[in-house]
Amino acid sequence: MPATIHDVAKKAGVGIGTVSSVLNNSRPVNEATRQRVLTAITELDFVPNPSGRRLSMGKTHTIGVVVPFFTSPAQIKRLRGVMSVISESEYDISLFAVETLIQRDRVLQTVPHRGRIDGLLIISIDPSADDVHRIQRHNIPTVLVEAYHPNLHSLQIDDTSAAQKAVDYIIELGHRKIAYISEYLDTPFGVFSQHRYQGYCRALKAAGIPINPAYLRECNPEREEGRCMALELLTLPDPPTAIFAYSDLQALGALEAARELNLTVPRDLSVVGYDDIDTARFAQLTTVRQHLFEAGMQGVEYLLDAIENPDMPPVHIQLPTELVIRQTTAPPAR
Amino acid sequence: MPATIHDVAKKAGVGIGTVSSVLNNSRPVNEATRQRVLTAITELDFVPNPSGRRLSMGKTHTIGVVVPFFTSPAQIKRLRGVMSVISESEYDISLFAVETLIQRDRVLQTVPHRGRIDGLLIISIDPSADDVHRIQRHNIPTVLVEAYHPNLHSLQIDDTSAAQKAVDYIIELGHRKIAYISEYLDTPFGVFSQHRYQGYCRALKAAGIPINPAYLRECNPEREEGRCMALELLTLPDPPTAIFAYSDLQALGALEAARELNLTVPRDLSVVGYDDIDTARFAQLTTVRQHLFEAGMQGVEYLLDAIENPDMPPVHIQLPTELVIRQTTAPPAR
DNA sequence: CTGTTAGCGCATTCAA
DNA sequence: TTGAATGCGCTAACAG
Repeated sequence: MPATIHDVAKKAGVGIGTVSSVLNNSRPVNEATRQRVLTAITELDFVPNPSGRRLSMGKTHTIGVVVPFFTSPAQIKRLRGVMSVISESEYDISLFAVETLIQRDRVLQTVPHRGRIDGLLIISIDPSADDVHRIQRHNIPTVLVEAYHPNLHSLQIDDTSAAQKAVDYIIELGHRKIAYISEYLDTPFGVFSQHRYQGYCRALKAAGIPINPAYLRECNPEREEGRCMALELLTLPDPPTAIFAYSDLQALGALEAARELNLTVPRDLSVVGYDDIDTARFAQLTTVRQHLFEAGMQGVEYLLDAIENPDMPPVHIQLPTELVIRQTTAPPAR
Repeated sequence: MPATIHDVAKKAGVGIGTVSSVLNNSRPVNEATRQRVLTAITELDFVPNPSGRRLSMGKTHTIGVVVPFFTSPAQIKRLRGVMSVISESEYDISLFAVETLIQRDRVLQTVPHRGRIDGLLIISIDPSADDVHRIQRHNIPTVLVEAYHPNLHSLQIDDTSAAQKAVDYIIELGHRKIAYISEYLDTPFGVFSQHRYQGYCRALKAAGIPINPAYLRECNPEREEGRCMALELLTLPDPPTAIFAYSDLQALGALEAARELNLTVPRDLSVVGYDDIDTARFAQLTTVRQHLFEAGMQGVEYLLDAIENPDMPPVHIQLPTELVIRQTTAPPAR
């Protein structure tokens, strides 16, 4: 039904090779015939069938992007970065949102294949040994964003020291009773939650503050769950005076909990988040800023490089973070 | 380099037709041979090349999604709805984020072609006559979400009456000086902004309140721009006592502006937003809720229907909205 | 400068 | 129940 290259050729009175040539500038074409072809293309509203082109060239012109927690503002901001450079490139993007372990495995099993994608961007998922094995066997250029494996290109922040610095700051303020609302520490997607928790522990240890297990909570990085955990924390017999959260969303939930309990922030409670999403600024939240948009951008840029240049040895980039001090932190009241 | 159906066939000692049969259950296969094929597939880590399959079947198994303002929370929420049903389907998704007019035109020109996609979901863009013409000529199943054209399936809310109800409520509260922070009224993507503005005008007219041009501002639906517009409005010689905004983001900006001016909300200023994004709840913002996630879901569901059933006459669905009253609205102070 | 042909990987006839 | 042959739309190599 749709026009093919043959239709164009016939209409322009030329062979398909010539049409292909003007389409791709792959060889010189007489200006007059070029014009004939061009008008035929316009009249037929012809667009080359990508499947045909892909099959013929052995190149898909699409890159796969695998993202968990598609819902989260932080991921969206990374994705925006991704899209901003993809839009300007000759590549299409195929988006795989994985919410469950099953999906994760299925996607990582079926997507990294030649003929399916030219490159793979994996965000916030530490690939398993099997996954990496497959990726390497199929020789798929791959970049990990906010994840790590020695054999693959990766971009990530130093979660441990970023978290440590945040907690250092809370301690400097004079707090001793500091709770941590974590992502599940054994999440199957990656190990950042452990890194951030380590940073928390290190800061406490360095200050000689014992780690109180009652001050640790694990939940999904969402506002509502953060709120519940904060409610638990703040109604403890000996409640914390500060809460550090794995994500801004959880920190926002903590702010909500404080409000419900008629606690004034930062007088009665200090709260520190992580990510610096847009809402963090609105909520005046002190938080660890990571450059999400840039991470997405750079991720694709490296990927496009890696596609051009398949034998590049793995590059591991460390992205900067900053503690952004706003209105939700202060010395403890007492 | 990657395994093909021929490799599998050779390894299993069968013909490619047999491999294809077990792959697609397209015809009965002897159980023993089936097993041989299956093990060959596993050992080779074979996954069918989608381009080959597409070319052969004349079906791409992918649907295109065109979205402007990819950054906006409202769009993301719709996209989440889209992804949630796509993930469970046999379709891949190809995402086209358009931020500029150029991109919009290019995408709408090159994407709606057989062999490229099986169906098209267009969000928040009113297609031009040309676009619709092309879509129909190429016979591409298409669903419009938050947009409208008589010839294409569409899902949308009644923007005019939703906006009118919101402003009615503000008037009932006793306000007379009601400003409106609009999206650009001549945005080339669609006409909702005009609809909402009409709703605003109608409510005012019905209450016998003259429309004050000084109380109208146009800007992009973003927080920072909303903040600037609100700042202008609130420093007017005769400032409004209530602000209605085209989007929650702009309303959030208005809240910020009020804070900067030491205005207490809702005592000194009432603010009403539109969308009910997640942050709206956090900010206790009174707003017009539309069911974004569901709109995305239903959009794809209709699209999948339309793909199965290409001759279905255009369906036009009206989605409900609700005014959610929270803490940013009250009678005017005086 | 241009027309013709082979082949990309697959599903699907048609024979056997 | 299965193998071999055809064609999907295209690019690139080949021949003129």
